[in-house]
Amino acid sequence: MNERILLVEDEDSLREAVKMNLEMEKYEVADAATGTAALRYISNGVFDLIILDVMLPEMNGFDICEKIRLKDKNTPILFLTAKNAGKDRVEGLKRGADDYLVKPFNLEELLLRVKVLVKRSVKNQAKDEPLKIYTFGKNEINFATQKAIGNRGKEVELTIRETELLNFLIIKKGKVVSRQEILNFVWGYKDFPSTRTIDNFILSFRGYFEADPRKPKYFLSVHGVGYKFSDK
Amino acid sequence: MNERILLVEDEDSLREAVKMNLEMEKYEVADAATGTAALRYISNGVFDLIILDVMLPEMNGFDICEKIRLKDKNTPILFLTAKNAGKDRVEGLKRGADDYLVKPFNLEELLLRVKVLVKRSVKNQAKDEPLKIYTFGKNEINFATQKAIGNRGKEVELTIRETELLNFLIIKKGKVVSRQEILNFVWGYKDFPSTRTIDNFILSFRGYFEADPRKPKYFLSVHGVGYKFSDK
DNA sequence: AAATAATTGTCATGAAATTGTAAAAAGAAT
DNA sequence: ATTCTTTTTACAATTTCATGACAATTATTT
Repeated sequence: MNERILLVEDEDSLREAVKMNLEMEKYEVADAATGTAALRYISNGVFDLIILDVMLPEMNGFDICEKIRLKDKNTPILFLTAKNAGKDRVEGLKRGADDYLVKPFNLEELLLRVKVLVKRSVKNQAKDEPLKIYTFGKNEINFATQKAIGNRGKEVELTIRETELLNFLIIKKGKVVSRQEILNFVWGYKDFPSTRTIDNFILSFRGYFEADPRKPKYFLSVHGVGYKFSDK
Repeated sequence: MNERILLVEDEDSLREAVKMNLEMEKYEVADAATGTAALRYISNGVFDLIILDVMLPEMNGFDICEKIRLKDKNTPILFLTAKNAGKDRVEGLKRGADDYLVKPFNLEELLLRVKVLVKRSVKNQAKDEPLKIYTFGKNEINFATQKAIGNRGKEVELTIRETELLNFLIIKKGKVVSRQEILNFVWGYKDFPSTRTIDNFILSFRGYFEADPRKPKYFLSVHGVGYKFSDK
């Protein structure tokens, strides 16, 4: 599985050039042009490295850095700055950056530093741990025992299919997943059941976990596509 | 059960030769000569690999790739291109391809890459890749969650058609697209609606994203032709 | 400039497609 | 055989978006 990098740079041509180069090195790259977009990414996903331009519209890189560090002490941050040196560097490191590169920079150099920093990433080491207990709202799912605690603390014994489907939806949380994707992953390669089967499982989940099954909060339908599991 | 490959190539002799070879390797091969046929396959079947010629009549391979990726981030896509290198490769990878082969290619080489890519396919399904968020002005579109943030920070849940149309306009940003093109791409092989339908969607978009819907800045009409999405 | 034609903006409406739901049938497991 | 799980089926409820009418705008002709 590839390492993930978040690239925050407002200048389009530079951003795209860097992104392209990182992708050719087989990193998965998400890019943002503004600080707010960057923060949204960060609150939704996990990265192995964040590359951050100091000079951004709206919000400067230092402030973003600080905000990131409030939530996440680990992901390495690499600063890009146009200024010559000294002051920015100190400021950056003080605010929680890990490394620092002066624009205009040499691409080779960037790639080298990226490599070093990504390796350092803590998450990189602890990433693949299987999820055992997952909680959302007042609900709890224990994948090890296949038991769940749902509405009003009620215990539910989950079946295999239920567990697998829940697992998939949770992995994909926040994202829309099509019925095709669901069938393909949960049912694997044997001949699929009709997609209506999926709806019935969702029906069960809503019964277990939704305070008001008619107005679901976690197990959302996306008309014409499939479903979306939401955490909050 | 054998792995399934979708082969999209307009040149008959090449398509049949490749198909034959893949079948000798025990793959199940579906083949299509046009983009629309390919999309029809994709919308009701699951593949372990899609081999896509860049140069196709009607709709080019890049656009098809993008359309696939809107719904399915996992199935590996292998590009075939006649051009020498560089630009196409970059373009392809940017649009979501996984690998790339220059025509004329060696069959051994093709089979080798196919093998690698197919293996990657099944296991990676649950990969939780970073979200792709597109921003313009103060607006944000998240294709993975089918949510957008528009005027005054208001959240909008997008429907599939809205998502698909936005995707297309954004792919073609800065360029004028005719209604016919839009119908072709977004509505695909189905029987087309009247072009008035498109206007309705544009109307919605302006409502979501334009500060002053009467004086659009992003979703521009081009009288006598169609529409143009502009970034800035 | 005015009149006319063509295109686009806008909105209410309903048909068609999708999803919710529950009960029955089919398949597995004990 | 009995119980539990999964799938199918049928019908109700809901959502989407395609359509058509008319207004507003833009282009073309007189």
